[in-house]
Amino acid sequence: MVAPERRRRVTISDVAKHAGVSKAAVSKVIRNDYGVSQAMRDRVKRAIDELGYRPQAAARALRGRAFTIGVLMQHIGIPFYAEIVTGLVDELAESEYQAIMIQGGTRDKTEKRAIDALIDRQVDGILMIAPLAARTHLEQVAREIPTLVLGRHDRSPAYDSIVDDDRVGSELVMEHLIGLGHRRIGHITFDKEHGQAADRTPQIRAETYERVMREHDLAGEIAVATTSYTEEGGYDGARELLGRSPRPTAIFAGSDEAALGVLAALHEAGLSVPGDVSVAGYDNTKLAAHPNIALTTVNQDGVVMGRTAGRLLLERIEGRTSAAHFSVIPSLVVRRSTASPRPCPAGTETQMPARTVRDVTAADAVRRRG
Amino acid sequence: MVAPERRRRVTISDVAKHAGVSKAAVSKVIRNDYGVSQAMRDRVKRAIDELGYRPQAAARALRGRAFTIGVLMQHIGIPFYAEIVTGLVDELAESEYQAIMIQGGTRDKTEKRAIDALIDRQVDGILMIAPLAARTHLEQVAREIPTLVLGRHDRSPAYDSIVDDDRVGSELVMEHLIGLGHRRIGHITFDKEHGQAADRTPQIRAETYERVMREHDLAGEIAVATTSYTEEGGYDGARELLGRSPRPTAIFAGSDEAALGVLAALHEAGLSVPGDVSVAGYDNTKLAAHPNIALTTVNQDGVVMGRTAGRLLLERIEGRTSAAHFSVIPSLVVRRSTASPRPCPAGTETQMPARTVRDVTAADAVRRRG
DNA sequence: GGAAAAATGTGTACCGGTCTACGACATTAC
DNA sequence: GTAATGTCGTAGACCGGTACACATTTTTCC
Repeated sequence: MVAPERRRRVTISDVAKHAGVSKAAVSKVIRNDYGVSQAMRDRVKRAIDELGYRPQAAARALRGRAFTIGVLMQHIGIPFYAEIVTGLVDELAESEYQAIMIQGGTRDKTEKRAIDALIDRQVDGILMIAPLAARTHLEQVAREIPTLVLGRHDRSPAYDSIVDDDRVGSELVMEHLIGLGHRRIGHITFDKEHGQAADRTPQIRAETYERVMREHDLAGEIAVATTSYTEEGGYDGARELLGRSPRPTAIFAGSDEAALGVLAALHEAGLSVPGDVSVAGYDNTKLAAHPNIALTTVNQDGVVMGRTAGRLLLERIEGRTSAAHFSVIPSLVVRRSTASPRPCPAGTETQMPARTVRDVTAADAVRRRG
Repeated sequence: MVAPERRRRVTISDVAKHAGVSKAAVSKVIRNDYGVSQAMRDRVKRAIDELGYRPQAAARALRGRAFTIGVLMQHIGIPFYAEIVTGLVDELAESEYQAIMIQGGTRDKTEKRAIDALIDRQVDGILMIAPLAARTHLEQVAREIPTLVLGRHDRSPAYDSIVDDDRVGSELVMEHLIGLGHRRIGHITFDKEHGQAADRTPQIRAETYERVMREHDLAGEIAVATTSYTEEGGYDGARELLGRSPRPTAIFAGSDEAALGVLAALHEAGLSVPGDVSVAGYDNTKLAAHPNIALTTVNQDGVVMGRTAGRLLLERIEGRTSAAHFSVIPSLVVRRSTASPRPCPAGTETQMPARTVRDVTAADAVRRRG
C-alpha cells in the first residue's frame, strides 16, 4: 500500500487558474464584493464547485475576518449552556459564521488562558457565558473584539449583555408558593465566601425572596441559609433550615442544583415532597424535568438567549458601536414538588399537572432595555 | 469620551525591534528551535514579557501549526462528552495546544459542515466523538489531518480510535443481575431503523446479552425489545416487555436514557423498583447517579478516554504514522435500582450500598490493542 | 596555529487569502 | 467628438508568522 500522500489543498490561486481569471476576482466573488459581472460570477462559482474549493479561515483571518464566533463557558456539560449554544448555532446557520466553544474552567487563570486563546485565534466575536473575570478585564477584551456577556448583571457600555430577569423569576416562585398557602418559606442562597461569585444573581434572588415575604407580611418568617448553589450547598442549607422550629413548609432553593441537594436532605430525613415540604428551584435543568424528580422551577429560555446573542454579535461585527442590553423574562414551570401545605386526604396524590410550562413567546420573552 | 481606539496588536516585529534582534530570532525562541544562545533567549523572553506579546494563531497556522485540537461532538450538553473534554483539556494543559469544541448536530449535513469548519481552521488534530459520518469520509478527513475517533467500533488503519469495551460492560451487568437471582431478564436495544446508528454499539450490547443468557441456560427467557436508545424508546420498550407473560423481573436497558424511560413506564404501571422489577442501564450519566433515581449502570471513564485521546493526537502530530486503537474497560456501578427478585420482608428497604463504584485505576482501565 | 566543525544570528521567500490602486473599456453628457 | 462617469478586471502590497539558506562567529581538534 502506498503511503497516503497528503494532497495539497485547493487554494484560491488554483481556482483562479482553473477559471482563467485573477485571484482578486475570485476573492471578490467569494466575498460578494462590488465590481463583478454576472458572467464572471458564474464562471468563478463553477470553478469553485468543480475543484471543491473552500477558503482557508486562517489566511482570511490574517487580513480580514475569520468568520468565527468564540463561545467561552466554564464547562461544556451544563445543559443550560447547551441550550444557549443551540440558539446561537441556529442563528449563525444562515450566515457564514461558525461557533466554536472553549472551556474556561472554574479558575481565573484557566479562564484567562481560554479567552486569550480565542483572541489569538482572531475570532470575530466572543460570547462569554457567565464569565468569572473582573469587569475591567471584560472591558479590555471588548476593546479588542466585539463581546457579549451573558448571565451577568453588571452592565458596561463596552460590551453587550443578556441576562435573565431574576427579579421576575424569583417573584414567580414566591407568588406561587404563597398562593398555595405557604407562609414558612425558607431560602437557600450563597455569597462570595462560598464560591466564585462575580455576579449579583444570588443576591437578586435572595433580595426578591425577602421583599416578597415582606410584601405579604411574612417578614417574621424569613429564613435564609447561606451556603452555595451546589448540590452539597443545598443539602447543607436544607439541614440548617429543617433544624429550625417550626420547620419551613416550603423551600425556595436559589438554583436547581441546590434544590437537588434539598431533595436529598429531605429524603434522608424521611420527609415527603411535597407532602411535608414543598421545594422549588431555579434554572429548569434537565434533571428537574425528570418524572422522578419533577421539580417546580424557573425556566430561562436559553435558546432565545442564544439566538439573541448571535444576532447582537453579528450586528456588532457589522459595525454597531452602541451597547445593547437585553433582559429575558423567565417563566414558571410547575411540577409535582410543590403543593399546598395542608396534606391531601390520605391515599390520593396531589393532582398537579406534571409539566405545565407557562411559556411566553420568543417575541414577548425578550425586551429591549435602555 | 473618546472613541476606544482599537490599539494595534503587538507583533513579532515589535518584539524583534524592542529586543534589537531579527524576527527570525524571536521566532526561534518562541518555538524553542535549535540555534539560539542562552543570552538571546533571555533577551527575547524579556522583550516578550515587557510587551505582553502573544503569537497570533492564524498567522502561525498559515505556515506551521495552529496549536489547536478540534473536538467534534453532536451536542455539547451530553455529560459523558463533558468528561471526555475534561480529560482532553487536562492532557493538553501542559502543552501549548488548545482544545476547541464544535457542534456537529444530529444530521449528516450539519456534521459535515462542522468537520469542514475545523479543517478550514487548520486545526492540527481532530477528536471526533461518536461521529455520524461514513467510514470512508472519516478516512478521507484523516488523510488531511491527524484524526482520532472515539466511541465507534469500526477501526481503520487511517485513524486512531478509542472505544468502550461494550462486551465487558454488558457482561458485568448481566452477571450482576443473574448473580442476584434473576432469570427473566429483558433487554432494550435499537437498530438503524430507529435512528442514526453509524456504529455497532447497540448490536454488541444486545449480542452480549443474548450470549450471557445462553451461557446460563436462559435461552428460553431471552426477550428483546427493539426501539431506540432514548427515553421514549425505553418507555415503549418497557411497555412491550411488561406486556409479556410472565413479565420480566429485570430489564437491562442498552443505555441510561432508555433506562429512564423504563423507570417512567414502571412508575406509570404502578410497579416498584427494584421490588417488582430491577433496572440497569449503561453509560452512568449524571441523572443515573441522583439519589432519586439511583440507577445501576456501567461507567465508562470518560476522563481517562479524553486524556488518552489527547496523548494519541499529540503523538500523531509529532509524526506517528501507525494507527493506535484503545479499548477502555468499563466498570459496574451498583445502585438501588437492582436487587434480588424475591421481595424483601415488608417494610425494610433493600440495603444496597448507594454508590458503590468498583473502579479500576486509570492504568488498568486502558489497555493497548493490536 | 590553522583547518574543520559546530553554534549562532540574519535575510527573505513563502503561506493563502484580502484589499487598494489603477488601467482598460463602455456608456453617457454636452 | 471629446470629456466625464461608471463598470469590470488585474497587479501587487500586505497581514504575521515560519523556515530555509547562508554569513559570521566561536569552538574543537591535531
